[in-house]
Amino acid sequence: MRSGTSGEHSKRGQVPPEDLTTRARIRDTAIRLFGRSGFGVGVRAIATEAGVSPALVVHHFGSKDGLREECDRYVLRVVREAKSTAVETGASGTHLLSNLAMVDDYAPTAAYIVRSLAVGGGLASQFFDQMVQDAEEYVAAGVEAGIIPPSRDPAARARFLTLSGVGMLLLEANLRGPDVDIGEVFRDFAAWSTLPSLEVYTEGLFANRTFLDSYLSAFPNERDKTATDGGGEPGAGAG
Amino acid sequence: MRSGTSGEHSKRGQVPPEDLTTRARIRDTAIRLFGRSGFGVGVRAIATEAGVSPALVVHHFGSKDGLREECDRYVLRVVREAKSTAVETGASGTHLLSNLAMVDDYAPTAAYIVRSLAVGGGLASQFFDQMVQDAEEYVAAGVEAGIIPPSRDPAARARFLTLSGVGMLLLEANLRGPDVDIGEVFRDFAAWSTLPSLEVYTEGLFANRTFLDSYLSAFPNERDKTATDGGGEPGAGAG
DNA sequence: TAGTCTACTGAACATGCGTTCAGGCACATC
DNA sequence: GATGTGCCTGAACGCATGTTCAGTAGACTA
Repeated sequence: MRSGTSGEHSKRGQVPPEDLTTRARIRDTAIRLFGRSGFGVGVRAIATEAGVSPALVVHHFGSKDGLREECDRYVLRVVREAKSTAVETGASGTHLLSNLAMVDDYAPTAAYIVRSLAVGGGLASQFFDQMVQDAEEYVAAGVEAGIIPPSRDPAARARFLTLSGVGMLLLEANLRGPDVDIGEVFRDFAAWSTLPSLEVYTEGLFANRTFLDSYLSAFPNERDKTATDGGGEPGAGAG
Repeated sequence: MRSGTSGEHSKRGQVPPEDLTTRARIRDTAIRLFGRSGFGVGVRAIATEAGVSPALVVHHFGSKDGLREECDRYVLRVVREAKSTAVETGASGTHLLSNLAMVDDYAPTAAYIVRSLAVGGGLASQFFDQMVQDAEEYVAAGVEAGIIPPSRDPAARARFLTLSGVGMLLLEANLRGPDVDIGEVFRDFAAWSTLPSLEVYTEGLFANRTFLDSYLSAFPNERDKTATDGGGEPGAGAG
């Protein structure tokens, strides 16, 4: 499951830390510490871990916020690159984040993203919107391939699914405590949640169409009104 | 949808703040501010808002952590009481939290819980486990009533559903920014997510049983091996 | 060689935090 | 009236934080 030192994609892992620019080393250290313990970690801790003085950090990045912004930009860039290389494997949305966390080289990046989602802000929204869009395209492809039933509101369904996947992960990580190994969370979660998720996603959670139909009769939908594709009739919900 | 000043259950809302013990007033203020802005709010802010000196806060609660623990205990007690009064209405799990957030008197409590889930710790785990257990009983009742299909692992499915519901809410709140009206998040979320959730939960997300069956053939399950209740045959996944 | 620029440091500064402490005030008890 | 006994406050303490600043070391340029 976990690859790590292999692969063409991990240019980063091949560069020993002492060969990096001091600036890059500080940035990488910050991403690692932010990801491990949240954005509360101090400039002194980052500086010490990177083997420099606290003053040098602000010399390079202006302030702690400046460092944070640089980390955001870098993480977003790394994810974009990882996504473009992984596009042929079919990874998307939550799966992309999951893959990131599994590959050891990218684990700090994934941890940083999860921390970012836990506090909100610029990168969080940006990253989440990107995942929703990916999910929408991915699900649309599944619909076209016939393995996913069409939705009355594809955008809402994509957002729902993304929010569910990422939210579950976020909560699972939060419940573990302040210092979590995000990769471990991903692995554990994938292990126990596969069966229930497959059950819910193939057999559904409701044995009949009562709830959906009564909702649709209250808030009629174009697809069900015109019945273009022979879907279930709206009708009054039976109870 | 939002009730507020009505109802037998809201003993709290009927007591004007000036009639409360100073200790209780500090506790309520802390819950409100913690819920609104997270646990980063200072003792000075809480004291000022409650109309007392910072020193009095630690006089009553020993320390900020002491205050936090008292808030946790109180919130847990309020939720238990609310649950016991709402048990006949059939509210449970996420629905309980949702109902809490909708009723204006309980909104600070719900907000506090969400903040608590966002940082982890004692109350978070306790509250979440309680929700999972509620969900398990609730879903079991649904299965018995025939409106929910049985699961191969009811405990895992209950945890999955709870994690999804609460996680979605948590992430939605996080994405809104640092100071959110949790009640508003609940209302907005309920508005747009009803259709996609009903779709996914009644029609599923997969048009056929391929994924589930291939998983079950790789990790056989007792129910599907013995076929006690005439469920789908495991068989090799078709593709 | 002198000048300049960049990377970098140690020490100090300002600020906000949780917390402590000496004491004031009201009220009950003897 | 004297003596506690809780509730409560203003001011200060200790600490950690982000940030500033004067100054050093080395490399590159004129």
